[in-house]
Amino acid sequence: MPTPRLPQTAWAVLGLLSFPGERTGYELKKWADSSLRFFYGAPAFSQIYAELRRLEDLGYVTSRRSGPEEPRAKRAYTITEEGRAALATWAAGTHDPGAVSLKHPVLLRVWLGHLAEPERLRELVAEHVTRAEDELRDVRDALAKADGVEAWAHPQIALRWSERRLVAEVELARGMLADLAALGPGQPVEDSPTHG
Amino acid sequence: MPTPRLPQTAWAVLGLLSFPGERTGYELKKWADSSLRFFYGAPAFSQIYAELRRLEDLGYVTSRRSGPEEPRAKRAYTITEEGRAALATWAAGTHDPGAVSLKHPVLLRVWLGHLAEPERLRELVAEHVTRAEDELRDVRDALAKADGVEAWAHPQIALRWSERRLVAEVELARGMLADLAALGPGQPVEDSPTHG
DNA sequence: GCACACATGTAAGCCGTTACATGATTCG
DNA sequence: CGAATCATGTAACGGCTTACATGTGTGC
Repeated sequence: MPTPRLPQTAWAVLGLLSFPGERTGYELKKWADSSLRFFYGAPAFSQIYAELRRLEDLGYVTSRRSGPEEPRAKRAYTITEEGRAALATWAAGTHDPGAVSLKHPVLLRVWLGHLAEPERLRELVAEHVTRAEDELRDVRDALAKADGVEAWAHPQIALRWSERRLVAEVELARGMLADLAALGPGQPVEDSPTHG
Repeated sequence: MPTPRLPQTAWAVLGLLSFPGERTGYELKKWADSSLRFFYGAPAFSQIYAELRRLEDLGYVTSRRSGPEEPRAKRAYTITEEGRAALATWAAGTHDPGAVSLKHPVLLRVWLGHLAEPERLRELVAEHVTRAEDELRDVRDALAKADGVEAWAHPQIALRWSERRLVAEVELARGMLADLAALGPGQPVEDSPTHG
């Protein structure tokens, strides 16, 4: 059977399981929130559970209900040989990986800046800077935790990329703030253009 | 009637119409491909047409079939006063604009680098650099076309942001390439971990 | 005459989110 | 004992893409 076409998110979830150890869906979500999230977004709980079921149907993962020894009824997943092989095939795939998708609501608003109060616009961008700095702290925390673990060499590279990316995001926003300021402090809001 | 909740894409399409002039769905798509695309992605034709219908139902745009004077049966849209007001309300909205969504397939693969040939991985990133440079050329073309048009001050700022962002994207990818190289040229692919 | 750009749509379907429901365990 | 965290799901829905269908006008 050839490797089936799956959404990237499915490979991402399988990828989370490609690192040593078994994990529950819940743990996978936490993990995604502190790694995947920075460069690919983190799927919702419900989707992770759904993907896990699909991956199990495909034979790419197996699950084990916690026995009587463990408290709580949880289900831990492990990648199978087939899963690892399929993932490797996908990763080596000669097809192009698909376009980067960027949806930046702040830019959307700046782009339509002629409709907003200049002051409000600057506020929006400034808030964005704050959020980016928060994320930067998160990514640095994640990086600190991954530090020194040899098995995580590649995740570390991805995190370092994310760190630099967030630094750039902050710089970019600051540059935009300067551009906005350069429009002139008294840049008026475009009024209803009825009869000029 | 309060401003209804609409997907950002709807506001984006309405936003395209907030600049002077009437436009067909087809033209809107072309426009989106050379502006919106760089920071928000460009919706498919079919979605643009769908949004236009929705906006017309809401009374935010009006449409005009080309009369007998014009060739081709096309439909040109114009924003209404209500549309402009709703868009301004949305733009000024005090609610947070929503999270930046970034989905980076190349990073996903780097993150799972332990499954791939190092050589293949570097190739992937190098291709990404090329694509980013192509996009950079596109954004610079768009910038050149927008140059000097006063009505496009804000779109220009968005494009300048996009330009810098793509420059950063290239730098980021180059940095990652260096990180990958630093792993050592002979970094082996993880083999099936059956019996250690 | 044929290909290509213009121009508009329909239909199907997956992806992914939000909201909701449920219950166990731990900690103060 | 109540709140928070752990843990797993279902249901509904919306967004968006892909593939398909159709027809006109332009240029080689």
